[in-house]
Amino acid sequence: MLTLPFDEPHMICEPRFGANYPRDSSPESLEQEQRHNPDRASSVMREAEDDISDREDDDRDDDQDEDGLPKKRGPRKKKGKEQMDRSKLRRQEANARERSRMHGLNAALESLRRVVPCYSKTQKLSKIETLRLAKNYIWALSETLSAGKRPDLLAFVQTLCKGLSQPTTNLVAGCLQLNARNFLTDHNGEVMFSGRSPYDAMYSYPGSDMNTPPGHSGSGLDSSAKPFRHYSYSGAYEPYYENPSPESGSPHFDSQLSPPMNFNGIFSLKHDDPPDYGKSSHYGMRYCSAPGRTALAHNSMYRVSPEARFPYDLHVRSQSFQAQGEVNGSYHN
DNA sequence: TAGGCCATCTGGTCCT
DNA sequence: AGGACCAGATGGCCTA
Repeated sequence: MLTLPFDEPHMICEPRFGANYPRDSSPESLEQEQRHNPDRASSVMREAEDDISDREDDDRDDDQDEDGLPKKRGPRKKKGKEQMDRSKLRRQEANARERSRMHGLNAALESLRRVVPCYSKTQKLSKIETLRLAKNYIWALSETLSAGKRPDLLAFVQTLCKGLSQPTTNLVAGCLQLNARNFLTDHNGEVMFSGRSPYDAMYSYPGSDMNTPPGHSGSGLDSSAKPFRHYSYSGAYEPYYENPSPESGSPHFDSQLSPPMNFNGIFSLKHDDPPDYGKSSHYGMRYCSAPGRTALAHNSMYRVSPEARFPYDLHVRSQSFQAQGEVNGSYHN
């Protein structure tokens, strides 16, 4: 059960997930900690103060008893002090374990953030929203799979945003190039739709004059599929095309944000390469890399050709998705 | 400034 | 006994 060898002091001081747990509580190190991590530093200072007060208490205890009389010294008292020290040490060890555990939890949550349909390094989803969105995403994908036919995009997106806060809904809408005004969540968490078809917005690529649609590279997803429509629709949220390239007119992706890309008529937005994916997931349907990155989990259904221009040149790795052509064809018409 | 989010500490409980 | 897990408390940071 022991996850950290606390009998090794350096391990106590260096939790696995990067907390700057200081090696000592000296004033210098605390001052440094205060600059880099004031939160942590304050707690460390509290610990240090506790240690000091404990020492003072111990000194008092060593000098006097409750009545102020000179204290009896001997093994019994020494044992009590040892027990106190031991208790304090155990508490500190427990704190370190708890920190480490929470860091692990946060790391897992971060990996989850990377695989839900809206990921941004700069505008992170909160923990609770990440969990909600992940749940909705799983649910929406399950519904799509169980239906075995062309998914209803509106329903998909609605499911995705169900129960999310308005800011998160806005963020998701931004990721999907949807106009959030057309995609409102009421107070009950029910998603309301008004305005134009989300399909339109879904295939909107502002700043791009692509003739070749996302997911089509010539040897692409479905040779019968027609090109994507190109809308110059400008919704309220266009976070990924902040600096269109003046030469090419092609979109410039903020490397801090997830560019949208299309998959099977469902959006798929990605991402950095999540380290854990592609190793085992047979249905890795999403990973596309940012420009200059080498892409895609090995077992992903798609891979990106080396000369492919992100994020549009995708190649079907196998015929593993039967409805793909139908879906693409339908949506692209 | 209030509220949301977060990291951390802490004590309790359960389990091995 | 000791580790994992959990929830409450606390304080810092950030934003509307």
